Amino acid sequence: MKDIRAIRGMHDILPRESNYWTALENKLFRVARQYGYQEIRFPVVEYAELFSRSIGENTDIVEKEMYLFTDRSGDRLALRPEGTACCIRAGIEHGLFYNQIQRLFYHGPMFRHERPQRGRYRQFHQFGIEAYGFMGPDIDLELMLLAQKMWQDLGVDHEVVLQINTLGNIESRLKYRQCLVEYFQRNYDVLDEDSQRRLQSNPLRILDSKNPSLREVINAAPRLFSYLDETAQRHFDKLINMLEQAGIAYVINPNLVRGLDYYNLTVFEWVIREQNGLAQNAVCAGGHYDTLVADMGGKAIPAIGFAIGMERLMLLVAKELLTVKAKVVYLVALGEQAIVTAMHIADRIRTSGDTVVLVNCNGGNLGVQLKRADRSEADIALILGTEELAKGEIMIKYLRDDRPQLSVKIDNIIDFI
RNA sequence: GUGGGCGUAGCUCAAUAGGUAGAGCUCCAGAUUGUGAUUCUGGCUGUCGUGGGUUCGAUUCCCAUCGCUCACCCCA
Repeated sequence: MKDIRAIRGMHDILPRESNYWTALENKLFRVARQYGYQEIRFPVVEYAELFSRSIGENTDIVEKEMYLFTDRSGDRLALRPEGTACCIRAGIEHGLFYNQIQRLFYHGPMFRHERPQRGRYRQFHQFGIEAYGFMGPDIDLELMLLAQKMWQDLGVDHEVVLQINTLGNIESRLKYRQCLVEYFQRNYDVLDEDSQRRLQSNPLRILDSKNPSLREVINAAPRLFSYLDETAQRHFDKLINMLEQAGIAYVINPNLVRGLDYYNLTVFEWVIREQNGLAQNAVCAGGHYDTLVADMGGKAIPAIGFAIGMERLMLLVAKELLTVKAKVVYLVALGEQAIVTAMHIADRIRTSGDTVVLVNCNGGNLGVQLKRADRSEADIALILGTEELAKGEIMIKYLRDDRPQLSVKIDNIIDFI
């Protein structure tokens, strides 16, 4: 039989790595909670229509990247490719947005059937922030400060840089889009194959092209700025002003266009400063989606949020610094009499603090057990043999320093850990 | 979806201008029968990704296929 392997682009997170993940998640959760954001959890599977309606029928995500299937009752379902649509669905369903403001965060696996590469996987993990019922631009600032706080806590604030742009409202964007299409059609021959295709699917994305030979034609293209209405202009100006005052470094990138259809007004990305050969440079991205809640059948309420690509963030952080090593005690038990007593002692030590206590299993002589103790990276070995047991004592051996080993009464062991 | 690179032991990687493979780490045992981490000695492990072709003979050459990986597309 052929070996069963993990599905392409989906990865196991093994013990050492899983410690880093838990630590990273906890750091993000902590900052989010300090800003008053509360966790929301929603299913991994939703009706496929949820995503085609919110993300946009003609986006790559919906057209060719969703994991779609029909369940046993004939419903068209999808593995969630992102969290915002799910969050809004859950919020509407439970009345969270009815004359209320909400500050929410979520995290978990997302699924997109893309060709995997560094920093991009088919099952990947996002941490997302969502704020509902806030017009901005003050909430825009809050989210950027929140993100910056996360980078600081993780020690990666010098690795990323904030890029912002505004997409205006939907009408002005449509007007702009039309002009842009006309402009690029006049320069059709200059465009590469990808951009010629984008002209049909998502013309704004041409502005974001990586092809250097298109730089000239892109730079000469009409700017969305000149199509902004007064509200959008004022929103953006205020935000810029507040960013200046708050001392957040940013770069205005007029070519920054998000891939999902639902964005309006402010959009932003935190991108990796030094690429280090990594093609995927956006580690966190988001923006306003002020019409989305209403579009999905809720009461009209403004919204803004961002999502962090956890795998990409993990590439930036110094993993070793994420975790604090707990004190580890290895309990050596010699003989059948000793093992039950050892388990009992171990439990007392665990109850008294955060110590990790490993009890030797699989037998073995003293040498073997001490070797295992060493391999387990334990700080202390406790030796419970027949001699100690007879005296009601236990031997303490320090494995990482020169303190001499000593024998103490079992009842007093906790004082020595 | 398109293109490049790579598939050899649990891990990291050698080798063979075609003659069925080795090192380090890990693991196990002993030197050291109640004292680990150092040192020394010995030992275990491979359908050389899979299928086919050429050949007396293929891990090596050719074709296909699968997998991994990187880049493009797209995106977090």
